[in-house]
Amino acid sequence: MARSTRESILTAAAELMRRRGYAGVAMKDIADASGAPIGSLYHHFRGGKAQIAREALANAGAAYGLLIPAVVDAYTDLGEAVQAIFDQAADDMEGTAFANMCPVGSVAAEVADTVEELRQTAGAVFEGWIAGGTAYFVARGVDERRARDLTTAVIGGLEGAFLLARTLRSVEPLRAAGRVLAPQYRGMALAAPVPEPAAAPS
Amino acid sequence: MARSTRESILTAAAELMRRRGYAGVAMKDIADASGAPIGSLYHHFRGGKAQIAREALANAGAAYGLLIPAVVDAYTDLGEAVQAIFDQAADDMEGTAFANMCPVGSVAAEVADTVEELRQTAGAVFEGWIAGGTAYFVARGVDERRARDLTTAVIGGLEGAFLLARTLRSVEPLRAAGRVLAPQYRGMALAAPVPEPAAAPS
DNA sequence: GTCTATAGAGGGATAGAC
DNA sequence: GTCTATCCCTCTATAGAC
Repeated sequence: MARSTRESILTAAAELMRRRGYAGVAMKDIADASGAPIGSLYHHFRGGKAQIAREALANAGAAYGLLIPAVVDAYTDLGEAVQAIFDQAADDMEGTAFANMCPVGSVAAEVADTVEELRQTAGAVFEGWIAGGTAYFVARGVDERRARDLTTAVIGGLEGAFLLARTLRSVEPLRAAGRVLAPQYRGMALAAPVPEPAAAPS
Repeated sequence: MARSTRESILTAAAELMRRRGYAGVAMKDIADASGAPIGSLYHHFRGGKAQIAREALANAGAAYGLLIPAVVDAYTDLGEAVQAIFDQAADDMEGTAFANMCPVGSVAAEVADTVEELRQTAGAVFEGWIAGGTAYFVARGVDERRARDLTTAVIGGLEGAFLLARTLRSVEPLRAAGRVLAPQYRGMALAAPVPEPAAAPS
């Protein structure tokens, strides 16, 4: 769990924002959920609410960027892998009362035209996901252009399906996206996964 | 243009909310943009801000639900039609400074877990789009199950690609989604479009 | 039906004791 | 580094004159 006050604030903020977005979360809510008083929030984050959101998004973005490779690692057929990504997302969502999986999508929709600072942070996260996913598929033998389009479409497809699923309270949009996207990649072999270099412990 | 005060309020609200979401738009903003004073907003909409959003979403939802059939009407090949949907969306977005195309997606992300009343309205709009799109493709000779999955995936793909495009300020996600989704439908013929029964003028 | 003034609640942020 | 009290602003909504 989060040990320092600073970490517990970021964890609480990410958890609240993935459900309620940016404007829907008050500093008092973050204080209550993290156990820290309001003053501590401003002590650790001079930049206030926007800075907390920035760091929470960056943290969550880094963590969630590892999920697609983690799921795909187990597969040798690209079509089955794509199907698995969406099925896994559907299963997860059913276990979380249809909360968004991660705060980046929830917040990005809200701030893309209003809080330039956060738009840039969310944009950097999306770019990192696309670059990371593309590099991963290339390492497993997929052609670069195909890898980039596939990664972009999968991430966009996931975000859109999450939006429909949360709004309709049904995982059907996630399953439908998998059924539509997967077939055309069926039969395309994936090379053996390259083991991740262990990240340096902070 | 909007003639009555009531209509101009709804038009202004839809335009503001597609850019800034629900919480990001204040009643004063709607008053200023529509030209009506605050008091008139509550005179015409007893239910306050939530009622304005509800009606604005329902109006916009009905209007935007006609767009996909309108684009697809011109095509006889399903693959080309799917490509055209995403290319058209990309072209439109470039002309609007990357605003979301319609307010439903912007608002839905924000209210899915917070304002139950609006979640239901947005959900009804999405359901209407899926049902309408499915019926349209079925009328043009597509198998029912395929039509439903295709429609769901296209709508989800559009919403997700809009989110990425707005956040990254680039239409590439829309073009990539088209490039990924279209090929598998190439060669599938569409039957001649059925002319729409003219809507009764209000 | 139009418009102004204001109530009442809640937001982000700060000061300063401990 | 922790915590409380409080400031000031903005928000939704209402009252009531015109």
